[in-house]
Amino acid sequence: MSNTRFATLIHILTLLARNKGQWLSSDWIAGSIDINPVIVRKELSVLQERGWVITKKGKEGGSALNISEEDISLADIYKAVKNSNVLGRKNQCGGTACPVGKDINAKLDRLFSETDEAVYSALIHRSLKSFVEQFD
Amino acid sequence: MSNTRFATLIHILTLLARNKGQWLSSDWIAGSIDINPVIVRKELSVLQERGWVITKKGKEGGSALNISEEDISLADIYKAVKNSNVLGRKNQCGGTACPVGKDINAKLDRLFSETDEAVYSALIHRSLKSFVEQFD
DNA sequence: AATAAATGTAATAATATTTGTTACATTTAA
DNA sequence: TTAAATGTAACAAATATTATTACATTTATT
Repeated sequence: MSNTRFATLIHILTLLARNKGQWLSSDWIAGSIDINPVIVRKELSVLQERGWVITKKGKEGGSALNISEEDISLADIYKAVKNSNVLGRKNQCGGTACPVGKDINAKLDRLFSETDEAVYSALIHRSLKSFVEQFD
Repeated sequence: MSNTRFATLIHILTLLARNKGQWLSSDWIAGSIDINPVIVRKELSVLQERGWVITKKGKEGGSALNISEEDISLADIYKAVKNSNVLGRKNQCGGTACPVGKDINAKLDRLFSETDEAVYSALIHRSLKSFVEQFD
């Protein structure tokens, strides 16, 4: 993960949480994050798929939070955007004659999974609510 | 981290640990990992800087482990190649008028650091030795 | 009905990161 | 002297990430 998707998602969710009862436009959200509105709309569609956000099309449309802040953990947000293991990728060395090269990826699979789990454990008990409260 | 550097480093170190008393060439190591020898030499220089590996130039040269396997933790290896936070990067939204946009990066800095620490904690008590022993 | 303002999304472009390759100077044992 | 190794710079190729353009569609308002 060396992209900005986690930062973008939590930013969007924080804005929605702090502006309940309003429909926030992707343009306005994009202005706060200082990124392109199309990126915001793409991420909003991810949030919609998970049922965290509801969006209204057309004039006076926009997005709003569709779930309580305490019901989204930071682990949930992380999982929504995670596209690699914490320890990175493996080399493709399964075909080598070397006994280490032949077996190492099986060992790394396990190590990588266990490390990812450590991150989930660190984030599962932290809620979007507690993150948003920092801005009061 | 969506690169293969951790996998490459631990592969190199595993080979060196299992072939003590020999000078392994970067070409031979590269064959086991199935990557380019120049990449191996670059990573070996990282390992040398940390004093984990000693290299002999010239004919009959190569690399060997210069430290006990139990004295290198997987956290050490991770830190040697880590180039981003577990949760990724931040957007550059410090200049926006929005109160969330203005302050969120300070909050994310802390969250990102704490998450990275959780990974270190998961890896600090695991040694290269215990990883290498899996291949016996 | 017309208009304005919003989302949805495909297609493409621009950047940045990561990995691979070539080339060659240097080192050292035989 | 030669062969075989490292060290490293420079460049190329491949991927991944982010930004942009364009436009169809939707919907409230007038």
